[in-house]
Amino acid sequence: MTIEFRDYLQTKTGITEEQYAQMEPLIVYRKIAKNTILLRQEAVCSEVYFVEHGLLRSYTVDEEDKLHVIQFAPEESWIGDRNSFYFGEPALFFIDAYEDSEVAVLDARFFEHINKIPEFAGFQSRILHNHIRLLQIRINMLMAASAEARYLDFVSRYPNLTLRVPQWMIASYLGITPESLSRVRKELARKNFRGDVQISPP
Amino acid sequence: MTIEFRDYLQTKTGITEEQYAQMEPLIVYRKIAKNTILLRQEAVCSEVYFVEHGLLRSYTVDEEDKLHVIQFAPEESWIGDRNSFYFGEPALFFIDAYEDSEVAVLDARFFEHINKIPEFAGFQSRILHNHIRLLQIRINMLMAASAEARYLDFVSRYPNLTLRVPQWMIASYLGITPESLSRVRKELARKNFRGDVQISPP
DNA sequence: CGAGCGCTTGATTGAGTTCAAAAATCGTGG
DNA sequence: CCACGATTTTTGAACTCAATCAAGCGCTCG
Repeated sequence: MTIEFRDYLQTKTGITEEQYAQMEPLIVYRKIAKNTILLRQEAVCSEVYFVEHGLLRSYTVDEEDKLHVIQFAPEESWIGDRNSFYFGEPALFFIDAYEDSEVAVLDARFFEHINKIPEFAGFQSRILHNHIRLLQIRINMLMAASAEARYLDFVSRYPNLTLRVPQWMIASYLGITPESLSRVRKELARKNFRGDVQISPP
Repeated sequence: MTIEFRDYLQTKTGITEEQYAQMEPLIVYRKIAKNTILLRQEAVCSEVYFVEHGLLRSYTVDEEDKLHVIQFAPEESWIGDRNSFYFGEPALFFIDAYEDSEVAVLDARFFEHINKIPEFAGFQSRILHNHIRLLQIRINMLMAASAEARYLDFVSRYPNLTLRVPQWMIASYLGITPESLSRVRKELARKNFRGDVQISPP
């Protein structure tokens, strides 16, 4: 379940012990208490996080103070405002911890360092492409899929999250209201769909 | 208006004449006739395009055969399914030419080549980050903004496109119907908003 | 136990869709 | 240059999906 950043690097890049030792000073391992805000909208993002354990999330707050969940980052995933981090622009969203978490904190120095190491050629690129992949899928979903289809996609993509985050937050991620999600689920139950938890008919 | 890929590389990377000459064989300059399809959904994307002149676009077609415009790529922009290109997965969208266009066609060999040149360190990264930036902004818009706000954002972001593509296609990009966009515009006119073209009151 | 939070349900509202048709615009060939 | 057909845009009316507003229920935690 939990994966350490070190092991992650090892399996993804085949880095050696001593190479890791060299970059260790550039990595900060940090425990994040639930509800801690790591990045504020409009601030500049100077760190990117790799989640070893727990759950971070990002969200925007619109003019009407409504919260929209952009991304969930459970264990073994990355989160950060890449745009702000790279271009120094104001962040488009908040990042905070929804569960007590343990993360590896990486800053610009870390990425500069790894870009000089041959084994890491393509590692950054891979992360960025994967990020693009997720964003692209998200856009497709938002544009082309109904509330029900988006929910089904969500549960298949992140089955364990349905148990870890409240329904209103999943609704927010899907771009619908909690009430609507409740009704979508009711309808799915009627149609005999089984998600993670499901009440059997009498 | 038109920018050549060569000049683009020059200004972005400070590449020398001879460095350009070295990579020239890896670049294909190609004229694309209007309506030519460059990538089909579900196919694997093996090329990325830099638009020198003209207008490409990408779009998905959903289960109900509805078309959703994902991206417009006018001169000096990039287009391609990065996910498919990098991971070899089936493409999430079509790419075609909406106007007769001139593009630089770049394949994996090109990117491998430039990654070995010091002046290009960070060039790829910059392109990818910029792509992420656009996707992220798009997601924020789709999640948090009304049809009217999305349209206003569009005209300010791509003022000249409002003259080059039909309204129904902009509507598709915004995720609304042409009828809705027509009404949004009518309402904006009533409120005295001036886009690119606007009829003065009598 | 009671206050607060999350989930559900019902009633109502509303933004945007659908369907249909008219009006405006564009393109092309005579 | 004009005419004609095709495409695009606009308008109207009915409708739909999801949002909003408003209770009510159940659970947990202080």
